Amino acid sequence: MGRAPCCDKANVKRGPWSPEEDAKLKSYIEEHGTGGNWIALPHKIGLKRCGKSCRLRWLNYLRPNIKHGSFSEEEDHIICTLYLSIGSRWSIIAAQLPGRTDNDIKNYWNTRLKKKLMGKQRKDQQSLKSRGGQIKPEMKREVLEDLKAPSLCMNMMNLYQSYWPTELPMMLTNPNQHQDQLHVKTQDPTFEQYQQFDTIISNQPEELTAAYHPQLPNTPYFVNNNGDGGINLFQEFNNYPFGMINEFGCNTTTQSSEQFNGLVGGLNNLINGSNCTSSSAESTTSWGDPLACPPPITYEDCRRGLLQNCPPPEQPASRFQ
DNA sequence: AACGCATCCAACCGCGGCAAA
DNA sequence: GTTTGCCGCGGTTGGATGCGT
Repeated sequence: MGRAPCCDKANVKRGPWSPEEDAKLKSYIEEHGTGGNWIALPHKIGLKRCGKSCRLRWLNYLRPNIKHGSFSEEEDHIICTLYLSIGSRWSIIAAQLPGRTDNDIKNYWNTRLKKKLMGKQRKDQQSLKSRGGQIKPEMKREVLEDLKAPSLCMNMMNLYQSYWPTELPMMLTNPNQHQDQLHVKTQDPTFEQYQQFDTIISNQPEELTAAYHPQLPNTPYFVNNNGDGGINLFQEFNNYPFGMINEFGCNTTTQSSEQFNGLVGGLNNLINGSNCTSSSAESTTSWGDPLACPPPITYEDCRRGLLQNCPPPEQPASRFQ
């Protein structure tokens, strides 16, 4: 049995709101509040609208302090950084941008920001092709500058803390390559590692391989020890040249503090080798911010942060012991 | 001026989570 | 423990507008 509809769709008005409807809704809520029941609200006001429609109209348009108009560079930066960290959790992203709604941010991302970044990716890929698959340091620099690299590092650390409060992650890299990238793959010095990884992954329990997303090739995932899912850290950058992202980490299934340090260290190295020195902040990112070095992140840092911020959670029994 | 295509964004839809019955 | 119904979220749609030819 399906869920009962929230309203009689035949008897509710749909489509754009008139100024009269807006005024009715706004004045009622300002005077009486929502009453905690959106479904009942339109009946009280005498609006022939679905309660959900009223809620959406209020939250996205009528409520006070809504900011309309273009997004600032700073807002762009926050959206991109958070999207990179947590994906399309628009409500969470919106919570970091006072006056912006999740719908606004979602629309802005889908229509502009994503294209901005994807356009950059295409440019980089064309550039790679013309160089016969070699990845130049300046390309790495461009990518990281685009991503506001220091924030990327910090977000990875936060991610790590959020998802795996007491355990080190294993980092996996999908060995299934796009056919059109095969030529790059065979030139990649880590190709052998992928072949080894193929063997390793084929010997893993089903739960582990299930956490490994074949539809998103070339992307590193953290998979926790319980095998209940992984996070694609670079989901918007799947098309970056093979090997570039891979340099950020290692791709074995061995857990070790060296492994995590290797991942973060790789990032730090890339950043530190990209116009970023500890004594100078002369260069700027594409956001126009000074490019400053992030604090070095180590496994020990994460553990320390964890001990301060997170009480040890109850651990379910590992399926991979 | 007219047409077609691209872009923007308000609004809708369906689902999962959650609390109350 | 199960059912019911609301809330909030993310994905998608479609009308309005802009722009190029």
